[in-house]
Amino acid sequence: MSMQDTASSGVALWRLVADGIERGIADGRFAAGDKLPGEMEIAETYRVNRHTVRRALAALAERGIVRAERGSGTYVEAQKLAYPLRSRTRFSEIVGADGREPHGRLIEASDDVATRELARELGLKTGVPLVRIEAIRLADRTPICVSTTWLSAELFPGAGEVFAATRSMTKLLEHYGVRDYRRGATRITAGIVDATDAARLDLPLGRPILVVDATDHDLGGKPLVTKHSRFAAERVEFLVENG
Amino acid sequence: MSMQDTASSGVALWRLVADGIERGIADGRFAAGDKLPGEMEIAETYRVNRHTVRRALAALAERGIVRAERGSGTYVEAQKLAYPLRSRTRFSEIVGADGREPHGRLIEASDDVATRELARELGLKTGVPLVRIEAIRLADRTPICVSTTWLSAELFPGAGEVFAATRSMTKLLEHYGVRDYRRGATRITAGIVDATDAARLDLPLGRPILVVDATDHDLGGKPLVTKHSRFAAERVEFLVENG
DNA sequence: TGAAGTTGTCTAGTATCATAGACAACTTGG
DNA sequence: CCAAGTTGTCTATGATACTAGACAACTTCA
Repeated sequence: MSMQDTASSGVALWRLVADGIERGIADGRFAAGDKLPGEMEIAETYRVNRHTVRRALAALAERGIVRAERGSGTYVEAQKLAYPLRSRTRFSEIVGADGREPHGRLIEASDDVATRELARELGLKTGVPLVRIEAIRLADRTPICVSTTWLSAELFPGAGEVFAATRSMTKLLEHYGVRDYRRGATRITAGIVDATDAARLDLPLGRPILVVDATDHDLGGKPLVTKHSRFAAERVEFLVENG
Repeated sequence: MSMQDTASSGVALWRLVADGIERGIADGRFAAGDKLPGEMEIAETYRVNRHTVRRALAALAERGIVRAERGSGTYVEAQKLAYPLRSRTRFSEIVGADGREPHGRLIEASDDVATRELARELGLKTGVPLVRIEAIRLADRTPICVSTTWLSAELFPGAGEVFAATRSMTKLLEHYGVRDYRRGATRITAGIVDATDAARLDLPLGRPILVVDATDHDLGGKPLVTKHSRFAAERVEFLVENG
């Protein structure tokens, strides 16, 4: 598998090795805390120079997926954030339960108008004014997801400023007198990160993302906000309860 | 978007450009026969050197997706094989209808035993002996798909040899007295080509494939063969009739 | 016929990719 | 402590990748 005898595919060899190792971690061949095979052994299995393996491991280490210990071995860090999808999930609680510090940051708040899709989700009419909030959420200092959130501009005037101050959707809703809310139907898909989200999530290009579309309702079932979230697939795992 | 100022992702820049153009062709932004924008214009949209664009176009041209005409422009070739999914479809007929010459080649025939899945599909019991046929199908000289086919070793003794001689599943079944058959339920998924299939299909690594699982039945509804086929996604489009 | 626009080809320079070998620094287990 | 095994670092070489500029060859259209 050298670059001389094979027609180049435009994908670097070290990237193929890194992807292979990462897949091994993702599908459980290597568990968190496990010691990976030695660099020489990896080089042999992929039929590649040891330096190429080191390049791959360095890329994984920089992303916090593995950790090298000199003289001992390379170990799997990769503790994905377990993200249960229940009707009442709060990002801060999930991250806190993982022993990490949740953070939120406003990227941009702007005025928008409801497309037919958004209006349907929010129980409003097409074309009514909305507030669009682009935000990022982190666990400790690791970006977990970027979300685009839409709210009615009439029901939540000045929502952008409130979110910038509170940095929490829960607190934003409290500010407007909403004391509790539930997550409605959730749609999960997957895709490849685009350049904008890659920069925000601190992800290399070409990485997979989990895309979650959901609408939160108050206890009476009235739609409050609808969200389009993109999660770094390598940093979370969604847990769906059966039944 | 240079390689100097951006952290390298392990994916060559020309590959990103080529993928972008190919996606544009796939989703209809550029139709077959259309003239692509000039190399300079493409270079500007991707913020890349013209030579990098040429590299991307050369890769697409080598795969037969575009064709450059000096002094005039670069045009979309990309005539995907239209592959209707009806209950009675024969590869040779489909390719012939496209004005191309169908071919088949045996890669390998071997003995196998029925897993529970295979047994269920074939209406047999788990563990009964099967014949597994790995074959490739081409239109003119272009590989279209590789298929793994399983048949009962009892009902079709020596099926591997027969296929090697006839190179056609239809003729193989005729040899055992089956005069007509129908395709049953078909499952279509997508994935990324693995190294083995990439070599067989003459595809670069990282390319998408269409995976089709189907079982053929005789006119009485009795299962005959079950197939697991991997199509080069860039060379076919499946046509499903509504109703 | 001529100008504008297109692809094709050449040279050149810098950075990255991959291979190869050697040795240092460190950890682990006997 | 020692030997074996591991990661870290260094030098070196050749092939690719990307950028840059210039000009040739060709097509199209007025």
